[in-house]
Amino acid sequence: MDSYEDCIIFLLAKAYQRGHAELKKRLEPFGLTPLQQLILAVLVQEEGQSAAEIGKRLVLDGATLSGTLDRMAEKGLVRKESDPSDKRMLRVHLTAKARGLIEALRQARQETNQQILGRLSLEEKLLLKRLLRDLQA
Amino acid sequence: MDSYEDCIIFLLAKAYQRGHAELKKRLEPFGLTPLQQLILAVLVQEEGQSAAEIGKRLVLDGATLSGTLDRMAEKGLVRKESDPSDKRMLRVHLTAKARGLIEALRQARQETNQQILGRLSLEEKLLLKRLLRDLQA
DNA sequence: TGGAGTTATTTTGTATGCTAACGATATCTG
DNA sequence: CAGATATCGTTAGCATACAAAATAACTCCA
Repeated sequence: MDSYEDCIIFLLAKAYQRGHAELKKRLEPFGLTPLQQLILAVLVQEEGQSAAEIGKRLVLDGATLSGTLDRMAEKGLVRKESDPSDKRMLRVHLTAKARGLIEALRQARQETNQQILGRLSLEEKLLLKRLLRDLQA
Repeated sequence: MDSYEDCIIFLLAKAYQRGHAELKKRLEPFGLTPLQQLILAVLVQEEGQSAAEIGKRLVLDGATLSGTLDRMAEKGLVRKESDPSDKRMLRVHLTAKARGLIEALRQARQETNQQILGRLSLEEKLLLKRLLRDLQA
């Protein structure tokens, strides 16, 4: 009765796992991962954010970000620049290559969302999003 | 408007992240991780399942399981035995140590669930679970 | 000013999680 | 029965993710 199948964390993990896998597959042609795509989406909103700012927006550990930003820099998606007024800080900038991908990535994200949420009614979609946001608080 | 904050996968990831972190913290005193706890919960339902069976129930890759089962065996939580009638297969058994933890683990899982779902009404809880299950199909 | 405390990033170590490739077994088919 | 196929577990390689420790740089205050 109260075994693992009913555990909310298990259900969240498996729903996330599915969505993540679908998105990953859809991003493969562009050569970047779900997280990397997410970081680009954050940078589009505002250029030159620091690693700390990006981590705050994505609720992501700095250690995780450090390696990922390195891989993205190697692939020529971002440039890491040191802030002259505070040399501890890193300013992350989009490259032209990244900018050229933005629209395709937005579309991939949207398509995956529709695929995942496909069978839910509009009401259910909104409700689900609200409930998920409630869980984070 | 259709940036990452509204992406269902992002919302799932962050809700899962929160639940996972809470459970991890609550399991720390017992010296095992959320996944390891989950594997024990599967084995309680039926002893001696093969790695493949466990993976199927948890919707988990065999490669992931292999390492995790090793770590659990090292900690004395499970025993890995070779099936005599099919030497490819592995039969995983609970140890006495693991059996002694089962009830405390069930309780930790339950408490974490309540903590996470705390502010939702009963109706909302049921609805959320149904919607999450729908996403997996 | 100089040292204490704080902040940003990186590094190290551990645990998931996946794909692909591999070796050992089983099974199926001609 | 022998060769092709399929299944099970492991290994290797990559990408998250987090905690803790190390570094570097900044701030604040006595």
